Amino acid sequence: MTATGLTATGLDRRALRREATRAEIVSAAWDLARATGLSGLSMRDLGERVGMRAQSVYSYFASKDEIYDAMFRQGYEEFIGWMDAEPPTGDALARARHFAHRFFQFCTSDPVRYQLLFLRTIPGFEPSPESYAVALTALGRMDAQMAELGITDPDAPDLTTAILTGLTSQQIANDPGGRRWERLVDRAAAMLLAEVAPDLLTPTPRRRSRRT
Amino acid sequence: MTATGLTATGLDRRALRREATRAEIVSAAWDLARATGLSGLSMRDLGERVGMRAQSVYSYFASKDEIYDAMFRQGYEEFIGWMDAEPPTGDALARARHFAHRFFQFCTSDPVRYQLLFLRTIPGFEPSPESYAVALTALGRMDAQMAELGITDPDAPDLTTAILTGLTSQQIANDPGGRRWERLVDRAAAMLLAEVAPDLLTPTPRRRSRRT
DNA sequence: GCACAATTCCGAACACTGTCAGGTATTCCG
DNA sequence: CGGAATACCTGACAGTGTTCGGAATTGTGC
Repeated sequence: MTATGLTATGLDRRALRREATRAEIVSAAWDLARATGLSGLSMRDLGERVGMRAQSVYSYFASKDEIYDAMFRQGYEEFIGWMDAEPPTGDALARARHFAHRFFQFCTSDPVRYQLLFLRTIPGFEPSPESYAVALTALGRMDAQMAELGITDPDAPDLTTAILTGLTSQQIANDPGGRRWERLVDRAAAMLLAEVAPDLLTPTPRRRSRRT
Repeated sequence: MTATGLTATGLDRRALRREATRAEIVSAAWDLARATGLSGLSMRDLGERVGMRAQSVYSYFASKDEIYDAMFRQGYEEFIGWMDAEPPTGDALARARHFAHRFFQFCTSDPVRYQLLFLRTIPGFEPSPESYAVALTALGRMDAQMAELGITDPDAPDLTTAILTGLTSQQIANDPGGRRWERLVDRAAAMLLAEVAPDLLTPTPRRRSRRT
């Protein structure tokens, strides 16, 4: 019976099932990557985890890179959601700290996701330049928030990106689970704001530029 | 004839030859890594490059990680040599910039070496914690130079490490061969100095601490 | 000079990886 | 029910790091 009404037709159900399996594979890939590291993810293990052979996974993803890509997309959406979940309050410094800390928390709470999203460390895999740029731009919420803060320094996004990813990488590499570097995020946010928008920090007459 | 005088005995010659081959292997490993990427280095290719089978390489290094380790050590010595080659001159800001730029130049001139030395991105390989810590500490020349600059802020090494590696990674990933991020190293050095040792920058009365 | 010992080096193989080719079983449509 | 599409499998290929066992080379002590 080919239902034309509210119930899904066979083809729709087929597509739905396919999409569900794809999601299940990606989810299993996350679990596996979190357990064994991003480079420890193998197609055979992944297949076993969803109840099929590795070769069958290729019915849903053309290659391992496509799985990485799906993971990247999912991680990126989680990232956006997390960064936008709590609107910042307070003065400029408080808001800068807000985003810096939120980014830091997001990354350190799941190092594998951080590695996939913001470090380019998987041998064959390169996220599409656009999505990567978007992720990096979103990193410091440059577009909206920085403009809203009145920051017009064109180097602000780059500096923010570099400092935050640097601190995060050091935290994950040298003090996983600790709080050694989290404190520094605070100082970094203040430092950065003082550099790219000193007027927002203290209403005193601006000091002479330190640039050469 | 077992010479006891100046000429090398057989055993010595043996050890010397062994050391020479080891050096040749490490050198070939660098060439190969630079050509194909650090993860593209294979034992078979490496063996072929020095005129032997991959299995024979194991007569000189117990594992691939031991080769990485030898590369790490060599790279670290190059790093120290480079950083100490030119003594800094001028005021505090000029000297901070000197080291920041020298580090940046060292890293961007050979991304593979940078990756091996300062990023922990090789799946199985972990440099010994001591050597890694030494490399990171040396990164900003914390021990001698920073003390000489009168910087006593305990967070200074960590912040310097994070900011410089962050900037370098971004340069290499997003603008290889360009000069986009080199400018920012300048600002970062000034920014950092202003944070960890404001007194060295301007002799004006210190502003209130920005820390929470 | 010659036997002994240590050191290279190599061929074969193991367990692993991502991936492709083909065949079979299931599922859905008309 | 027949036909078509999809899902899943077995088998295999080329690559990886690494181990084993034997053969060739080299240096030493007698």
